[in-house]
Amino acid sequence: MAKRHTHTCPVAAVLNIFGDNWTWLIVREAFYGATRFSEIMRNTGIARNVLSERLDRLLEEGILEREDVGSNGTRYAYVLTHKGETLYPTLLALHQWGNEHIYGPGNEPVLLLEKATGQPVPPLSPISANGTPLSRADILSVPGPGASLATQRRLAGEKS
Amino acid sequence: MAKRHTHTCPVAAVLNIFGDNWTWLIVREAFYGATRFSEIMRNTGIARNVLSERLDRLLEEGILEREDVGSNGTRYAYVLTHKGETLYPTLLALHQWGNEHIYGPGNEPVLLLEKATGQPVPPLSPISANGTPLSRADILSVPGPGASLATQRRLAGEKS
DNA sequence: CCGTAATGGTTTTGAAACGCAACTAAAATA
DNA sequence: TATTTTAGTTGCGTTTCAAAACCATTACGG
Repeated sequence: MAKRHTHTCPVAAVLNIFGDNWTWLIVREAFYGATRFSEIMRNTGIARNVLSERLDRLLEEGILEREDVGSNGTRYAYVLTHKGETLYPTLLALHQWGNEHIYGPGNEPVLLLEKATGQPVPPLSPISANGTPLSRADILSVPGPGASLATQRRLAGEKS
Repeated sequence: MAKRHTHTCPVAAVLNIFGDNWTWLIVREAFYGATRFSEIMRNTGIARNVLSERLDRLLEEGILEREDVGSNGTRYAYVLTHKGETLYPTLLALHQWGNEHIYGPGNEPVLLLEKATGQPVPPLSPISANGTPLSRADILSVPGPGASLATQRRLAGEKS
């Protein structure tokens, strides 16, 4: 999977890693606690060669790391790094959106509950620094320190 | 892009729509206010035929809708539906993760600021129904009403 | 030690998707 | 009526994907 997006955009950058059918599922497996090559294979249905390549990429990106737990055969455990763990809110957002807008209330395959109370986890929503909820209209996208000229022009509202 | 994932999993279901290099970028464009075919093409670099197919899919999924705004030539405007707008937190999560973990502080191409205060939008984080922050360890994935047998066995901790 | 099984890959090969360029269609404008 | 603009479709060569077969390393049983 060659890097395709060259624009300086954080979303495009994420897609250079996660812009395929499988990588999110591998990360989901990692969060579910699956650590072994064959375990991930069984749970996702991904082909061996594709899984091999994706794991390599996730290792390179520092999202997973590999530990040798050799017992029978060559055995490795793939576990989330800190960087990998920070994907949790993003995965949660995908999960919640799928539950709500693909399956719909009453048909969710997997529910997310608070361990303490058993209540459903409320939908992720941006919150202001002072604690109030933010809507889309309250948030502004502005060029950051790493913005390319194209990005700067883009966000200034120019159409080409 | 044929549907690939058949497991009853909300993440897999989302990937059936968004599991490619482009669809998220098209949605990003919609949130940035781009509505026209050629506008999206310019801003993303996607090929015409691929864009055409993705737009059709997003229309089918009810994420975008097409309005005829005919002025010169055949002109359409692609705009987010309500369902499409609900993708905002997910897109935000991707954006924030990319800023933080790919570019890093001080190199963000696009910052997200609160319009009212100019302060950066804090990282998305799950919040309990009673307002307290939830960590990954506080959240449980359990089979929902739409869970398949495989999903039920899976979440019960069995490894095959 | 030697055969066998289990794990974790690589290689090979046909199918699908992508990316580019050329072509078409429809409507407003000149 | 000819031209321009927009929004596609078609054709074709290249890349990527998916499935299956094949290899390599380690442990264990005898």
